[in-house]
Amino acid sequence: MTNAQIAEALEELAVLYQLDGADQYRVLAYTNSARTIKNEGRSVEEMARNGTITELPGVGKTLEEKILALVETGEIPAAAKLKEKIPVGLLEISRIPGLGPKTVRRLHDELDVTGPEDLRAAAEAQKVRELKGLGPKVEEKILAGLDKLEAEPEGPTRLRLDEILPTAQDLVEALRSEPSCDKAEIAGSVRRLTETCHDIDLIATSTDPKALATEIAGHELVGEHGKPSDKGVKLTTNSGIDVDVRIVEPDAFGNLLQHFSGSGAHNAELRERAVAKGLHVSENGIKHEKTGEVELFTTEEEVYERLGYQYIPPELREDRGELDAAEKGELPDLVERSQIKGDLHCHTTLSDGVASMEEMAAAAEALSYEYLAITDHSLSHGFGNNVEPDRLWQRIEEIAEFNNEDHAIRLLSGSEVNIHPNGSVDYDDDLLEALDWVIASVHTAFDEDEDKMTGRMITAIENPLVDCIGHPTGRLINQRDPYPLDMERVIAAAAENDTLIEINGNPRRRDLNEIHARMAAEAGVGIVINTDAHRPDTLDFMDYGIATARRAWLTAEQVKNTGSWWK
DNA sequence: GCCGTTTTCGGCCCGACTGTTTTCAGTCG
Repeated sequence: MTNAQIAEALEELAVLYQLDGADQYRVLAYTNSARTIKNEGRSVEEMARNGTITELPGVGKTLEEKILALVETGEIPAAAKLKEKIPVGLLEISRIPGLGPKTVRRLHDELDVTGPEDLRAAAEAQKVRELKGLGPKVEEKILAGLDKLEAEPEGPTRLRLDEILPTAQDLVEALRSEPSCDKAEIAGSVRRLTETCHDIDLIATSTDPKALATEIAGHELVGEHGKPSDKGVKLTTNSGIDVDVRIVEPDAFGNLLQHFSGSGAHNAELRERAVAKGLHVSENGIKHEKTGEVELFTTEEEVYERLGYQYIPPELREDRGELDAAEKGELPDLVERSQIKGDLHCHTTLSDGVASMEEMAAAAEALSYEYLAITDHSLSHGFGNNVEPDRLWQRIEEIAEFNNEDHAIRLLSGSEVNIHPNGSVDYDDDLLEALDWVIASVHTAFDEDEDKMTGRMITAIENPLVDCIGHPTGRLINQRDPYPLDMERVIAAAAENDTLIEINGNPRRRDLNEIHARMAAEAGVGIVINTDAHRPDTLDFMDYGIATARRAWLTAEQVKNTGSWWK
């Protein structure tokens, strides 16, 4: 059972307990443990089986028991019992915005609502407004929510960072260009550069807040908007992205940026720790328990310093140990884009790229890289893009000729070779040996079981002619799940064989993900950040690769292509 | 349900907004 599946079961149990009227802190305990498990790289199933799971923060005896039952029998007895009592339809309607557990419970107890159908009938018959504390507005919300539930049964999909970041940048620039705008910044998950985001948070300071809110509401990208006020405005872009613009006092800009950058879990932990020191942290400042005095800060650096921490880069604010490290002054010196000296994965028209080798080289040279590896697909790629051995030998010659000419960049001859189901790779050894750089990737037979897939991958890792594993899990964000892989075994094998692992910077992939990349680097595996560019401009996907690397706590030392070419 | 640099019991992060009410509970981020 994957960590994601275990986390999902615990989240469901949390909702069930909530609907059952359980104490909120008990519910919180389940939600928190679900998040911890999602953030864990090691197999939580294994940890449950070998009795080490209580090492995870927030997982105690009771949760250990429940998770063990889950991985052994496929369900948690407490959840099964609750489901007999609580109609599953109630879980569904509790997803309607504005309908929390308390309200759902009352709808069930007082109107016999068991799911979306009953609820619609009750709302249409105006029965909901008869309940104390509920009125016509709630009925409206319910009907709108039910429509949305029908339209998106899986819930709203979070947008990939690349689908949302350009809009965030356009809008923050628009804010900055307004005369009444003092400062404007992107906050929220976009600022933390998460893989996916559900909305855009912008914060600004202004000499005339209401005028600024009104101006941005009229931006050409904006479709609908709420009522602009001196506190900001809520927008929806023409493309359907929700944007929250908040305008704040300049004196508290640091407190606000910190607060609205999140994550929620990071902030919750930060506040909890502050309380122990008699300080109450919020977007409005840091309040002293005893005196009631409130300290305001114009920068985030000062906020963290006042609370006893090093400055924590937004990418690390996920409650994954960053507060402990920052307290001791031991945060890693995160890798930066400017430190990258070359890209080791790209394609040309030889396989499925759209640009020639020379065009890709020129684009890489414009990025001031020292080297670029040309890694077209291999012999068995399919889609009409197979590169025959003769053609690859010829390409090696072409690259040698290019390097003899006067160029600031050096090209490396390479290939992205297919890993066959038995773990062997394309091309004869003498050809692989003649190449500067060999990436091995899985492009076929994705539906093997975990054991087979892991063995297949390890065989490739053990191949001395393979330098690096490309997009190791094959996942496509929001689109295709990773193939099953025992990442602990894969990482151990890579460490043992000095095989590098790629962070593929294509924003659809970001593979390795941040959890596994951190685990790999901690195990001593060398990481390379590549773009897998199929056209010159996508060499800029390096930014997304760097984002994942930073979220994985990686330093330049752990990223091999921050150095000059080494082979 | 978890946890301990005041605690093995009794706490557990913070404030804004909304819709409903005349002071607040519930929900959300």
